[in-house]
Amino acid sequence: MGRKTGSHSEITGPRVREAALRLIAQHGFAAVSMRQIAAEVGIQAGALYNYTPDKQSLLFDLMQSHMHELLEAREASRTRGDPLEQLEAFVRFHIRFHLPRQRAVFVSYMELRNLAPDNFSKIEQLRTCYEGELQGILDEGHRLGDFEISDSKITTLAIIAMLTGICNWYREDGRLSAAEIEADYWTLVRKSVGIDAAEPMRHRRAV
Amino acid sequence: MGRKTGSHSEITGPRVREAALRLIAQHGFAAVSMRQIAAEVGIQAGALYNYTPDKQSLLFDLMQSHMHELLEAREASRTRGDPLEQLEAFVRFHIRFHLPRQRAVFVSYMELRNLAPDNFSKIEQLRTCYEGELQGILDEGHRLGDFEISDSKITTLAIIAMLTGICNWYREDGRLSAAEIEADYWTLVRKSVGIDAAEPMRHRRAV
DNA sequence: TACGGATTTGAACAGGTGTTCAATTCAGAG
DNA sequence: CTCTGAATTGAACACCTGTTCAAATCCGTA
Repeated sequence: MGRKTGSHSEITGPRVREAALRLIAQHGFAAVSMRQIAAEVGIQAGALYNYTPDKQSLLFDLMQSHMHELLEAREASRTRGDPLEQLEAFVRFHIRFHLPRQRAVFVSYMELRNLAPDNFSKIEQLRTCYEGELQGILDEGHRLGDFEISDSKITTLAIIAMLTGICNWYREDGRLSAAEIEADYWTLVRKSVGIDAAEPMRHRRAV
Repeated sequence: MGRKTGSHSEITGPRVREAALRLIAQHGFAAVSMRQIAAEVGIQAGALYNYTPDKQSLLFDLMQSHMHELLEAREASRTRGDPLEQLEAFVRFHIRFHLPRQRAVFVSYMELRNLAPDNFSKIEQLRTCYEGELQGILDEGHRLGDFEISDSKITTLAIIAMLTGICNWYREDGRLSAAEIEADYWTLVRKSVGIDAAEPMRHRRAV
């Protein structure tokens, strides 16, 4: 017993987070034990506590990192342009960011209820912040008469649910490439907020 | 100890399922113990085994019941009509069925990974069956030229994800009534499959 | 080569897990 | 009122849970 040869926190730390993300995505937070995570990394359970104060913080850190990465990537990929261009950029960004991160997305959505109240609030706030990006585009598009939208909040949630749902079935070796999926979903979104010849709508203000 | 006064399986049985559904929706299957469920019902853990052979079967029964109810209700609400009418009927049915069942929906989506492989296959099959209802409408609408759809499988998944997502935020005392939500989502769906003046699409056949 | 800090072990803690079952009590039919 | 079967208890089983910590070992520096 004692320190193992070749052990370094810069190596073990990321491996702990990767193992935790993988196992939690697969079995769920509550179903995964610290001993399982440790075994995956090849250490004893006690050593995990060099990398997280407790199990709850481990989950929170994974989710917070994911949300921060998301917001930073969105920030970096912001573009100028009319609302339609911005909407397209948002849709394509969302898909490109989420598809390679299916496990993190899974965990960030499914394990919300396993967060302590304080941690839940923080994650929820980050999520709201991201949704605000899309809602801002929709509002602006509606203001300029480019979009036809009955309720920008509902439309925001509908679009995000639709896009994020891709993570539940996409497989890298599946029938469709990421580019095809991107194109199809952009078409769906574009049409759903487009000017509708069939039946004009009236706008409802958010309360 | 011994049998309690007023105890009947027709009463306790449903109470067990209700308690289990509520607790699992709130905390997750793995995080809920048989003793917690029993306490919720007001009995000892051992008595639960009069109503389920084991914890896994309890989860599976909840999910299977939900899916069977869904398919039966859909069957009963089928209507004749052109694809657009049938699509509207499906969208409105989906929302009306799911909104009062948020907990069951939650459990049926989140706890899939806690099902034993055999049970998972059965639930997945029921889900596929339900998705087939929508895909059938979309295919028929495309065949008749009523809808403009690039990929009926993708469009099916997109629409269902969008609609089911409502369960994640809808509250009975919220800003919007179920009827308003129904109207808004129907508009979104109708436009997304409608003939698109802005940019014609080409159809891709499923493989 | 010697030393201090980083890293891990392995045992221990108090409590919780799903499940079983003999004993017990109640409900309802005859 | 009796008797059978349904319903429940409460204890027990073997095992797993998150977390702590002294002891042991290794790494990098001096």
